[in-house]
Amino acid sequence: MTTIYDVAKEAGVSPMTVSRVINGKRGVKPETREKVLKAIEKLGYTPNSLARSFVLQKTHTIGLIISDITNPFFTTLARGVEDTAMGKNYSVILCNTDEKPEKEQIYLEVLARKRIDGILLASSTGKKSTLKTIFLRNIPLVLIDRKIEGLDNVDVVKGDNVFGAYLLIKNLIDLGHRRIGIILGYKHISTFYERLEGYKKALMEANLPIDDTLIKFGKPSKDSGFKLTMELLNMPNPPTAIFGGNNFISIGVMIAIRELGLKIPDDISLVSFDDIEVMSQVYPFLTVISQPAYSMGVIATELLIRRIEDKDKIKEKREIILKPELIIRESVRELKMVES
Amino acid sequence: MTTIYDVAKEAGVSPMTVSRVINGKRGVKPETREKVLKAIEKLGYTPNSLARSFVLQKTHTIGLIISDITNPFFTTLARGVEDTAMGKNYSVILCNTDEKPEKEQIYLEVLARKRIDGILLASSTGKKSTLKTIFLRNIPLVLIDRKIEGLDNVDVVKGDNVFGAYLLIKNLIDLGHRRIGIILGYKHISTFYERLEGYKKALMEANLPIDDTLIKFGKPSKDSGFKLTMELLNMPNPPTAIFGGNNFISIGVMIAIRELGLKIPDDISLVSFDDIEVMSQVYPFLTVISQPAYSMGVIATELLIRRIEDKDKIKEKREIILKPELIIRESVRELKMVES
DNA sequence: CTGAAAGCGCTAACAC
DNA sequence: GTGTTAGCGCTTTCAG
Repeated sequence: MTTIYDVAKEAGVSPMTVSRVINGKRGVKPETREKVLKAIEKLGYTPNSLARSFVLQKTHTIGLIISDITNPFFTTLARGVEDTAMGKNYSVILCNTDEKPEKEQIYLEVLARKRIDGILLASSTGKKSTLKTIFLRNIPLVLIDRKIEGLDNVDVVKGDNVFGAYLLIKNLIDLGHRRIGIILGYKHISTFYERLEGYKKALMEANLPIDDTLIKFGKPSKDSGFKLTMELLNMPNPPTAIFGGNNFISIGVMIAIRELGLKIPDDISLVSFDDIEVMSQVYPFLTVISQPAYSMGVIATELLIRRIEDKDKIKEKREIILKPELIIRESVRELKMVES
Repeated sequence: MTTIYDVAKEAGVSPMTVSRVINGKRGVKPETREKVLKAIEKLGYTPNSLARSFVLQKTHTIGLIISDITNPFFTTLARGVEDTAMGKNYSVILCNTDEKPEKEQIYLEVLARKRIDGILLASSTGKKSTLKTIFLRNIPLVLIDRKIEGLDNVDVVKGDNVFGAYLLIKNLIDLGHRRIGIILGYKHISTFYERLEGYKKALMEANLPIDDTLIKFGKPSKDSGFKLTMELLNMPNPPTAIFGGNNFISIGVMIAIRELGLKIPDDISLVSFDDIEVMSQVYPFLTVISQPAYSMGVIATELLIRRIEDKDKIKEKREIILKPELIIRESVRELKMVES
């Protein structure tokens, strides 16, 4: 393989000069630069960034760990990360954990070994023990979308789940709903327990009772949403409205409702945390909380890179909370005076 | 940073022994291995795969270049790639080109510099000139989903676009449609010109004329699909059916149709290449060609890794064509005897 | 079963 | 403006 030495010999200069040319450092005579460039071209030389990273102890690569590459929320976020990283000359290694803690663990280890410069993590473990290696090695870390319980000395960029859920439920209550089912993903993931918190907050504020049988935890998937909706709607005293805990869950809810021969919003109302991309474009009828996923990716990446390059004046860890947007459409029916 | 030397010192052995332990090589006395393991644990040592890759000239990493990370087709494919790669102990660097040739060029260069072991490419250039560096360096390459014109000595794993489009159009013709509009993405991308080929084939077989005003090229996006549908339906003699060239285009078509106050299939029929995930689950009404995206990822990755590890008996380049599936639903209306 | 020496390709730090 | 030296952390080869 052609190395910097081959180029040096060809150009009749020292390897160091070649290095300078490659890296666009100043202090090389134009004619010398020309000679080197010509040699590079002639030999078809491609710099070895492995070697470079090795000596510089800097890979110019960040790792992005998400829990579901199939989810538009995360891919939109990933685009924000990618665009920003590329703009600052960083590469991104995208890792998909499929919500499996073991995969997250493996990726964290792999990334640490690869000596990436920093990590963006949407954790599917929700536990800090997974991060042992990262802390040990002092790898810059920014949590994204999901925070980790009991971990406060780490940067976080996330949505306001409590407030978003609160808005959604308040809207339902204002329209007369009293029994509202909520279908969530994993109990240990912050997005979900925070959304539950917002749900409870809205109910309590309206002096409505919190009925545990209306609260369902499962997986953040279509199938789980489907199954739990069936459970809710087969109760003796079913809810008049359902809150889908994320986009995929809401899809499952919709399928279940259709399968039961019911109509939204005539028979049952539905609100969702996270918009359902395609649906909202073709049939914009679902009332949702929409989060700025792309911006979330951009902001987290900017923060991470500032940390990596130590350009951040503020040393304290930051928690950046992005405001969600309530989009009212037509999936909620107004209920007339229902006994409470 | 802790190195293999620190561990060696701590354990009272040579670096070489530590290396053997880390890599699970046999020929180390169990007690020695224990000592080393203990030292690793104590010092919190994480092997540096940068250094390892550097000497081994092998990164155990492959690059996956796709044109739209937002498209479920590609993310599903990416999952297939990822799962397979991880199973064989390879990491994946996912690169999103946004259909921009410049980005593809940059990524190719970055990946070559990073000395990744192989590349999976869904090209958005459609030109082989972009691949100069790759060929020069003899980096194993597998084209995925899209082939490149005039490039025959490279492995390809793709769907049968001609046949898929043919099936879709034949179905329309059989149901009485004579004027069928087709909305495609870029002209220079194989998926699209092949789908056009299938379209023409079906028409010719039925002795129907090919009307160029019914053939629209644009971008593989919702907005482009929308715009071109408007053009088609505002023609003096509009088509009775539209063929959406990919999932995103078809979404645009649907929006345009709705915006014109028309109904599918009553006023206009629609078929799509690629299913529209969410829609098909919630409202399964669109007749589509569905491709095995996940399998495509799996197969391409297996092929690539076999090439990398040179385990492939067959030296000739392969073109693997995956069969698409026609899913007939309710977006096509049967037309009674229309004059041809 | 274990170790010593050399080198992978590059750059920082210092000479000239 | 340019070159020399040394070393980043690891593994291969060969000796013991």
